[in-house]
Amino acid sequence: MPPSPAKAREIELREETILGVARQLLLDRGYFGMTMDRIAEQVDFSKGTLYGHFGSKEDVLCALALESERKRTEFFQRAARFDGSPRERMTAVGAAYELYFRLHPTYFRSEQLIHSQELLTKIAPERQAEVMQCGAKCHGLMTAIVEDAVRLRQLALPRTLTPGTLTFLLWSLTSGAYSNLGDPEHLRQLGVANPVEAVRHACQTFLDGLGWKALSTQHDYAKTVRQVFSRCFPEEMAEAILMPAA
Amino acid sequence: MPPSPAKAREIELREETILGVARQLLLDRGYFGMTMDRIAEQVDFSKGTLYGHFGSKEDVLCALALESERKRTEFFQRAARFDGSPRERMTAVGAAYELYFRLHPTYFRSEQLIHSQELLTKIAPERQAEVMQCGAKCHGLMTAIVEDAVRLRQLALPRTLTPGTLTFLLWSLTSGAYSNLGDPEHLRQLGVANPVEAVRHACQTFLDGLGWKALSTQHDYAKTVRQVFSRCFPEEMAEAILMPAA
DNA sequence: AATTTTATTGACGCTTCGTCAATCCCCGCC
DNA sequence: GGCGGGGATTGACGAAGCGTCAATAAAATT
Repeated sequence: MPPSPAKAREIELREETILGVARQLLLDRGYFGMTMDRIAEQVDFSKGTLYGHFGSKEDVLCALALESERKRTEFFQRAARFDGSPRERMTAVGAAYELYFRLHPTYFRSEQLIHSQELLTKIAPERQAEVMQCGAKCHGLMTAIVEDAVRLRQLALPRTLTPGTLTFLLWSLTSGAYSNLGDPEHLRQLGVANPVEAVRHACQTFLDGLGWKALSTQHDYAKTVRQVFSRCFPEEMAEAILMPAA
Repeated sequence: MPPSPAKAREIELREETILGVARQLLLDRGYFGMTMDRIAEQVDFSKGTLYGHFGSKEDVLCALALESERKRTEFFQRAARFDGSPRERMTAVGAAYELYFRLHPTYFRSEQLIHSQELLTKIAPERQAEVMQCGAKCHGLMTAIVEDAVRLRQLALPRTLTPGTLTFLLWSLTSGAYSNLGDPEHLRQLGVANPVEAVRHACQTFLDGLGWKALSTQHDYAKTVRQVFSRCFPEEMAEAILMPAA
């Protein structure tokens, strides 16, 4: 009575198919346009089977978010391994976030949806937990870099500022800015020409304000970013160049 | 056949009633719990009449967001009039945002919903435009403060950083952090004890990094914040003290 | 080949949004 | 007071989506 391995494999693969279709629908038609019936229609099996894999529409969305979180976590890990000072490594993580955002806007979108809405109710708990873990992992990666800098006496944190809090702030600035991007034309009217670059600068300025050495007056962090791109993300950069203009 | 003034007044007032009920539902039961039928049930007239005032559920939500934006704009205006240096006035605006966030979490929530989701499709255009205007107004208030500082030579912006962009960054940091608050217990596990205070410090550190005078080493901006609260928002502070613990 | 176990289906129940023909009510007029 | 008319109000209804489950098909076992 155990199902044959071939069948089992097919069932595994189906999950990917579903998520692929769902992601495209989310991109093209938004949250409300991504209906379970439409997904079922585009994969070649029925809604009932769909619900065998995912307990609810929100569960599908959460699975998408989880893929996203995993991708981002992978990007962060690669960046955090950059060979350089803690501040360079933190810069590398920022570059990774930027690249992730540019290459995978759909991923970023599904993350946002999961976090912004109260969709967390009808979700498989283990999936929810895994999403949280990814977030915690990314946070931990960055916090470890801060702690390295403190250990090396390149950064002296004020008493009220914990490493975790500093991470929270950098994270908030970046994700907040990316969330606010919306319509580029509207931004231009507000006098914001290049928000992504602005975020890079703002992070550096903030770290300068904290006195995290080497200060950006003493080190060319723009160069670090270029190095991170070419060393940690060579393939992704090639991909980025070929992408349609953002 | 022109409707009697009494009737007309009643109709006007109804709009407020609807929004009050809607806001409470949004707070208690979330976006999906706020159904048109429930709203109709709690006000004492029917769904049809409801749809005479608001074209769709999203339109109701947008009206809520508009109230919020107006409230925030008013807070910002009062703060921007604070009697002090440009940097003190910018600090005042930050304090106003903080107060707004603390006093009106529901308001903040409806704003977020409007901006985060693709709810903008089925909305009365004039309402949508008004929301945008409020946003632009707040942005303009802050940008004007930056420009004052530049004019007074208390701030020298790098060539690539426009006043509008600086506003965008401060805004992103603050709103991004507030959006990420979510569960305080979870934050504590990440080593974030007092996020709101952390945001205040981060803004100051960022401005220090830009060299906006007077630097926070030369001036006590915590004192400025206290002054702003007591001078610009005396009544709201009394209210805040009486509020249930956040 | 028969039987049991598992996988799949899509019609169905339920909820919600938004509409609209029928109804009500208020007002001036006879 | 009774009547007529026009805007205001209603709630039943159609459409669409989510999630279920009895019925059916497929696969595995004997």
